[in-house]
Amino acid sequence: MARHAENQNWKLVASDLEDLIGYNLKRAYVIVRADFREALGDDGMSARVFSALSLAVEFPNITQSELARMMGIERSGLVSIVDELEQRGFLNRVAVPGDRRVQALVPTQEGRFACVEALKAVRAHEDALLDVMTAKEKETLLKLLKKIRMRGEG
Amino acid sequence: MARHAENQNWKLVASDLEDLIGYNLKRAYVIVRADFREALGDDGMSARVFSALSLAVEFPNITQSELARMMGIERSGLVSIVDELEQRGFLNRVAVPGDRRVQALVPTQEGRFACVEALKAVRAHEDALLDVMTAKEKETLLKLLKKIRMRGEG
DNA sequence: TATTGTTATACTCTATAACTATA
DNA sequence: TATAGTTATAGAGTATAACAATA
Repeated sequence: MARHAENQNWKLVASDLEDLIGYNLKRAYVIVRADFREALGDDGMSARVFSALSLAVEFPNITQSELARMMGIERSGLVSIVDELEQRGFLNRVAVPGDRRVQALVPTQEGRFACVEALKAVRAHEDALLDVMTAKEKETLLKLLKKIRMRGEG
Repeated sequence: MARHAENQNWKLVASDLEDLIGYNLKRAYVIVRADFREALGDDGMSARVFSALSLAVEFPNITQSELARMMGIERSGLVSIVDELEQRGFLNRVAVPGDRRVQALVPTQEGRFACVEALKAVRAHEDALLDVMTAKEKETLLKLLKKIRMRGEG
């Protein structure tokens, strides 16, 4: 059976995948994700660990619950991430006087340094990957992605 | 310790996550993915199953290896996807005369119908989610995402 | 030798539910 | 009752490596 099917339904489908924002978003994300991994190397931080470290550096003394909320994941999922960051010596869980339930995440000097170095590497890789785009285009892309985020993250 | 740390490293980090294309891509993708799942309901197809069906409908008689290549995943990963589509009655594995290794993927009438219906639902949801963007902006976003894809899928 | 489909296996990311210790 | 951190567990999604059948 060739493309001239009995009904015309296939016409509504043909290549319409290519017009979906979601499909293109995923395909592009997969590429940038692979680039990210290459940037930080085989024993480098994963994207989520790097994100957690970045936010912990940006907001020192943040709690795990706050950080999870900020990252859009569950509290429970953050435990292993913080475990890894602590094992790498990039931050410490520190008791907070006044509320013995919470533990503040305090980045170490080494953690701040590693964060900056990782960011440099990721930026360099991203710049190389996206050298087909102009600065203006990248800015536009960022703006549009943030528009989607604003819609979904409220 | 407040933000005026001993060194100025934090300044290079603060909120720089927000300027990375990769980070924004992922955050936006997570939102659109959740929207997709909602569009197709609890017992609906997953994104990858829907993608496979769409491509099988668009390219009838495609082989699994070709489809996997097209989707950017491994052959082995496609087996369970095609299993599910066959169980749902959306396509059939059909022997190909001339090469007994390959099995052509032939969508059923029901499969083509389901594909169109799913696409309508996904489109409607995507339109509602992205109603904060103009048609022009969506077009621009698609163009820029495809630019990244061209770079990585080249 | 190379390719197609397949199985087995493992790893990453994430969610849910329940637990503990606090509040 | 509610919250913070934790554990156990399960489910997607994907990759790698090997295999049998076929080319």
